[in-house]
Amino acid sequence: MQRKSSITKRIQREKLRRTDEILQAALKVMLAKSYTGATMDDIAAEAGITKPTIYQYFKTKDDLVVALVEPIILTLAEKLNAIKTDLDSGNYKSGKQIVHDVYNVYYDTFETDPNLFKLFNIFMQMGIKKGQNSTAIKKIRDLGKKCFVAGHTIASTAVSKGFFKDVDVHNTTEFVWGSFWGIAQIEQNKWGEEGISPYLKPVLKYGEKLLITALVKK
Amino acid sequence: MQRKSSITKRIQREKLRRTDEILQAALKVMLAKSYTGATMDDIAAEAGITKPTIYQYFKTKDDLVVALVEPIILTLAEKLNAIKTDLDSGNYKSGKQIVHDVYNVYYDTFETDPNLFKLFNIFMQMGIKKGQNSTAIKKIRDLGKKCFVAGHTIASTAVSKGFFKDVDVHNTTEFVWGSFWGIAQIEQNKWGEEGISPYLKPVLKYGEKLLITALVKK
DNA sequence: AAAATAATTTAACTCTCAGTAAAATTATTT
DNA sequence: AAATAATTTTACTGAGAGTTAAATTATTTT
Repeated sequence: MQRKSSITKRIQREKLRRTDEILQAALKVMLAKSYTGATMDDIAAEAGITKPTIYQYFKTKDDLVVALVEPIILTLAEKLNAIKTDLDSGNYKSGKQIVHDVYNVYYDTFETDPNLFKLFNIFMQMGIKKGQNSTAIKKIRDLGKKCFVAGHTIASTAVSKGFFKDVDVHNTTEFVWGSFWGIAQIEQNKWGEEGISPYLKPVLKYGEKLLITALVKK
Repeated sequence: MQRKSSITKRIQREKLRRTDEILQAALKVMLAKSYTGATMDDIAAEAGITKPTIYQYFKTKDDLVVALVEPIILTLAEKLNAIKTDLDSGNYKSGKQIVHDVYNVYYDTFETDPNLFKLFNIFMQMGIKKGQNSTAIKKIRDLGKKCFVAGHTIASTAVSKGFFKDVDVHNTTEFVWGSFWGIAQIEQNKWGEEGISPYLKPVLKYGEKLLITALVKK
């Protein structure tokens, strides 16, 4: 019995390893060829297996992308929630610091893993493709909502604590997230394939300053 | 000879009419089913012809989308250039008015033709799909650049004329366009298929106010 | 006005890719 | 060692973008 359970564990480990191998391969191929350009056969070849094996682990190509993007957005939401916790326990001394940290969460996540750029774009691409069907898209929308809620809570608390001017919280949240998202998009688009646009960070830094000027109570 | 040229004209008119019929059909089908969902056969059926006829008028599906989006972005660039001309001839009395008009160009264009929402998204979708190949994407990038240049010129003049604070012009331009773009994207994405998000306009209005606070010299 | 020619449109393909079914292989249990 | 279960692969299907060559329609020439 003890032996049996250890074998079960090994099997599960193997399964996870295989899943991970597929994800790594998918990441590599998709970054090189983008979503539409990366065929399931390409990904399988990169992973040293064949296509149907992938379908053993992921129901559709979309699910594969979601599995790739999910942890990154989740991390983002967690980091935002951490700020919220800090804010609640009175660890912030200024509104400026709050804006700075929120913006930092965004561009840190992106800078740490530049792949996020492309993956985010890919996720966008999917969101448009089909009607609202597809669990993959619903999953991504939910993750997006998580981030939005976290941002909303931060802004709301910052206003009630007197760090921010008495702004509309919903609009503020939308604007911060939207501006970040849009800038990332257009920079990525202008810069094309290779690497990160050198303008991304300056523009975001600039946006941060702009928001501080407009938002923070002096 | 006079007769011949009038016949030639009629032929060209017919050709234009057919081109237009195809574009109308493509617009209708793509708005209903989005880019990937709309097949060339669908579009042909909607136009009352068959697929190869479309290929007589458009080289690829991408070219078809570009033909759809092109006039709208072009109009946007023209409207921005009009502001620039006004600014040059001293028709503006305040920086606030400039920001207002620029933002207005954006959401007016979008509000006048809600289809723009989806088409813009579709264009985005294409930009990501392939490597830099494809003349379609180059064309769209050029159009985007036109808008950027117009915005840049406006900001630059506004600074030198003392309407705006001494901000970084490049960053300002990127930020304005990026925030507009990103907000439009996320609203569209959250709202899904049917119509325009009721939040879009308020969020953009809010962004405008925010920018005025941060940008305009008092 | 009829035949010849040119342009347009279409039926019937090809090719690529996501996804699947069933056979073959490998691992596990009896 | 045989039987059974799980995994992987070979060989498909189906859908959609784009093409080819034949059929149709319009235009020009005689």
